[in-house]
Amino acid sequence: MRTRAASSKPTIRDVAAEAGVSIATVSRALNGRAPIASETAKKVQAAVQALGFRANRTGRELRAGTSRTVGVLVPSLANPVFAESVAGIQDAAREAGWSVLIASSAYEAERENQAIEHLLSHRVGGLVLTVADADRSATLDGLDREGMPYVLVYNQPDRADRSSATIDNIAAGRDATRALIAAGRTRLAMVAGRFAASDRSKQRYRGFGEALAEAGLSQVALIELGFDAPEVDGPTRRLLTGPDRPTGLFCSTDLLALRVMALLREAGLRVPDDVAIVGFDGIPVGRLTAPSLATIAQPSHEMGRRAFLHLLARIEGAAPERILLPYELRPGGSLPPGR
Amino acid sequence: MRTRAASSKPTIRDVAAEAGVSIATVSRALNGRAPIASETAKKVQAAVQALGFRANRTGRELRAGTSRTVGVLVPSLANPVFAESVAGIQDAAREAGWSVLIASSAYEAERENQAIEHLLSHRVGGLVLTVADADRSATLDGLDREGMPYVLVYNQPDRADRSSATIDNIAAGRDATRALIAAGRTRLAMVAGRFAASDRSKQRYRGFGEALAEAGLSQVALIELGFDAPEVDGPTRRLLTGPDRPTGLFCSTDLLALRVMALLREAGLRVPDDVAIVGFDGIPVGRLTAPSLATIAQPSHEMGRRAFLHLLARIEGAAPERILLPYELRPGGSLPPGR
DNA sequence: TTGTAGGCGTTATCAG
DNA sequence: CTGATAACGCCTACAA
Repeated sequence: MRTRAASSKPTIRDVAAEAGVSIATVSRALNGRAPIASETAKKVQAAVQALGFRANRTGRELRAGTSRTVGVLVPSLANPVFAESVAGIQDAAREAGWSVLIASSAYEAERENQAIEHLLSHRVGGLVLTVADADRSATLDGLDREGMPYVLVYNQPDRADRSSATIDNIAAGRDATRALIAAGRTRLAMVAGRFAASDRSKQRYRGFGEALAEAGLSQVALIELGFDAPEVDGPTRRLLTGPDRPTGLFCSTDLLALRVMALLREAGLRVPDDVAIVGFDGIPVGRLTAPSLATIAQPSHEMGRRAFLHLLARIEGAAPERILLPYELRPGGSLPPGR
Repeated sequence: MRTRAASSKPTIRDVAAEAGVSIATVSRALNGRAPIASETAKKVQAAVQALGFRANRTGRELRAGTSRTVGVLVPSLANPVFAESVAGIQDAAREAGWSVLIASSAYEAERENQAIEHLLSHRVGGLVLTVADADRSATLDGLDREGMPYVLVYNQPDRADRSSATIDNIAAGRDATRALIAAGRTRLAMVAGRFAASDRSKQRYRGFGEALAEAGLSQVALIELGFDAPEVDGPTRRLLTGPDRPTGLFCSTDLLALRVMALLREAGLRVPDDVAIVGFDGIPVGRLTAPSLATIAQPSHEMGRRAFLHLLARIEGAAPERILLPYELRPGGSLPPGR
């Protein structure tokens, strides 16, 4: 029986020696894929216990050529909506015995690429991601070229060959806007972060425009706030609070909606009396503010969960699928009930 | 020159063949640790480009016996404060060329253990974690036994042998409470989630008690709300809103504080007129509510960052360190200025 | 400066 | 049912 340095971890070889069997038997006993005498299995278990053996995934992965690890890329963990989808991915992964390797893009295309490159170097089994623009993304093109399976979350691609788990952003944008119109608001605008960095925003804007059109309203204003900077520049501020200000706002995310509510409050405007607001995402804090935030509630956790499960299917060879989950217009004090 | 299936990824061997050198040379050229003729280096680079080669970390890790991957364990990603620290860890890890493997415990000791076990099976280089109780944790005992380096975040252990990056929770709890007292509030209570699941809460409670004592106030009420359930039971509700209700509340987290504010509002009480509130964490949304939330602002991102950097040091053999970062009592509308 | 070769821990194949 | 052995991709003595 080989002796080992105390510092180094026991390997399958040590277990074999301890149990008095071959390493092949240990491997089989551990993975339970092959027939094993229950007597032998018991000996192996005992040896595992005695040595505190823990299988080294690295060895397994090298052998297998792939890992039961999913790479996850989100724009930012600071936005609770993304953190929530990661939690969903994580829960599903844990149940399936998979691990989660995480990276974030900070909404930048270059970081997006670097992060993916990094995740791929780990030979992840697949990826779950949220990218800037799902239909034209060099990153995704690269993945397609390599045959690396992935599923998008939040992104809602037009292309049928790109798997996704999301809600219908256009319809949701339309519903949010209709709700504002139903509440009697006619001077409407949409507020987005950085339009260029979010295909979702564009889709929501399209729904916004459609709802305006069907109501015969022509004005389709778009106000960009940017993601990080809490400061809003003068012109933008005037757009929101000046004499021609909108009486209803559809915000592309809840975080933006909360920022806008704070900004309006500072300017002495009242929500919803002066300005009605509908957000998008359904982050939990939206229920706690005063007034509470009316919003399009996405099932973020479930989206992450479903994305992971579909990823497993893709890895097994299933065809791409665009999973559309139900959303809900969650009422809130920021949007008074229809007249 | 060997041919390869198109589906399988190029290895160092393919690069060697393409460049007309040995695999050892390729390895050296890639890692730049050994002297290489610039001519050779160029050939290797060209081959790498031509083949789209990406080094397989699994092979490297197996060989090295360790991975440049940090395991991260947090109670939940749903609380922005933890998500923020993860973002900090991640940023630092990315800069150092490390990867981040993530898991969460859902505030449950058993899950905590399973998650760690899982992370260890990846042969992570070290861990950054937030546990229920840093001074008595079977999980941490196990890590100590194995000599696996780790650094705690948010936890503030008494034991000097456990590395951490945190703020001084006792002092912060004291400062928050002093601020309530300075605002003229004398009937005070502290609100926590699940006390048992958070050593931080206990430390903050201690600071709360100390501030009361030094002001000659005797009542040291503690109100537990639980983490998830948005519903609050009748007795607890009466404690907060009944005739003997506190006029000042110190909440153990901002999320709790926001829940309490909503609850008080429902009950027809005004913040801060009827009840002043100070939270803890400094999550960004706290600035956006009406009234805004006075709180102890922790440098969560920086804490994650520092924790990771200290972990690297620990891995290199540095001694454990309890890093104490500065916090700030951030004023807000929920706490009127002192009389 | 470069090449050869062995082995990291695991699983799968092929014999017994 | 079990054992011996050959990879998986990479790095690093040791030789040249």
